[in-house]
Amino acid sequence: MTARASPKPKTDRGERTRQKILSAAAAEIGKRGFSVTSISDITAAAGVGQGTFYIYFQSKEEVLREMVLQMGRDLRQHLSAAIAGTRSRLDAEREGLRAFIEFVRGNPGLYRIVEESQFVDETIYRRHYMDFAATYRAALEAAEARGEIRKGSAEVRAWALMGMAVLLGQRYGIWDVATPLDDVIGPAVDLIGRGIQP
Amino acid sequence: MTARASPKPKTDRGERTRQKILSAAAAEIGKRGFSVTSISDITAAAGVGQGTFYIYFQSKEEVLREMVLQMGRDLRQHLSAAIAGTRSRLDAEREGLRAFIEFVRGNPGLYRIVEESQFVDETIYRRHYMDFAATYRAALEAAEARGEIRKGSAEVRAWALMGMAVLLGQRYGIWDVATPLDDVIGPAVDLIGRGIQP
DNA sequence: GTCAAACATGAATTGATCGTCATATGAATG
DNA sequence: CATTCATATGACGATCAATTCATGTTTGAC
Repeated sequence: MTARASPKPKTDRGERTRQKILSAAAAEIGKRGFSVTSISDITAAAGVGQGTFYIYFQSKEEVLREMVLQMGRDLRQHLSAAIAGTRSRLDAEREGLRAFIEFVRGNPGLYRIVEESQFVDETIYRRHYMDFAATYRAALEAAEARGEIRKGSAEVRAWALMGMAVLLGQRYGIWDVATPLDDVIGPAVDLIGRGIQP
Repeated sequence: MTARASPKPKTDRGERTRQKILSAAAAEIGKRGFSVTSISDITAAAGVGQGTFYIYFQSKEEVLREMVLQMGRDLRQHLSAAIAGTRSRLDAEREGLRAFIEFVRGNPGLYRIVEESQFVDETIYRRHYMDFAATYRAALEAAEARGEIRKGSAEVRAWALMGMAVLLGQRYGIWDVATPLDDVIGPAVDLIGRGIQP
């Protein structure tokens, strides 16, 4: 749709201003939503002039793209750290799910931004999920090769398991932050590990 | 937020006009998205004057609410019909999942509208999911009581299974409509029934 | 300390949508 | 065929957000 991104700042001051705008945008959009947040809301929250926005970004959409990428990196790192010490695929599922819901509880705004990006720039949203799916799929295939899990389509499983995490994240990470996570993780991991059949 | 809904039409002509607007809104919003669709886009597509919109609706948001409710009814009916003849909980899962992805494939616009409603009127979106979760949960509890499935939190399971369906619906109902459904349903139902462990 | 490039500003311009309203038409009643 | 209520219209004024730009300030190299 749009052309190339804006050029990077060339001085420290510029970099700082750019970051102020990005932080303010994340806070405002995360709180109130993308479409209702105006550029002047963002610049006001950042404490800069209206025109300053256009020195660093071409549009609100460009800011959103950057935030989705950022959130992908943050989440990836959070999940990697959580899974690092695990000894089996099921343990990885357990710790990954816990870390994901914790991340959502800790960053409800970021989570919301990613979901809303679907309706602003589907390409970036899709890539976000595709990237996670590819990683997830590779992990499942490796576990299958090690004989840790039964044979089965890693692609379908990856999307199914991501879907579980996403909706549980919505339900227990945003709508209800009172339920102890163990009450959620336990039954969910049991479902992942052994299914519902007797 | 807003007060009461607009009064219902009192004549056949009025009812027909209202429906024309609703259909046009579903088509336009489903295709291009809620926030970028203007009321004049809707009235133009419906073939009525701008002011006519306000005879039947107070705002675009009110139209969206109505569409989400409508889609909930449609989907519920579609799923009920699909599950009707099944003989076990796992069969119900299989046919329910198949019916859901089929519904998404057949009504991508409606599906999109529901997801976008989250960012327009969270109350209606949340109710949509809560209602489905309550039904799902009841079905799982009944199956557990019959001894058809292992014991486990029906609430967590319901949300986990809905999440699976939603993301698989996105992946195989909207982004990729070429993969045969059986290639998806099989692995997914295997996961639901027996999990990933050997 | 001078100078050029980078950065910052916010008022003004531009463009678009919302929602209203005065007016007109359709349909049903007696 | 007259009356009345419901429905329909689309131009218009009010509002609001996006983007530009002429002008001013800061930075850092030399």
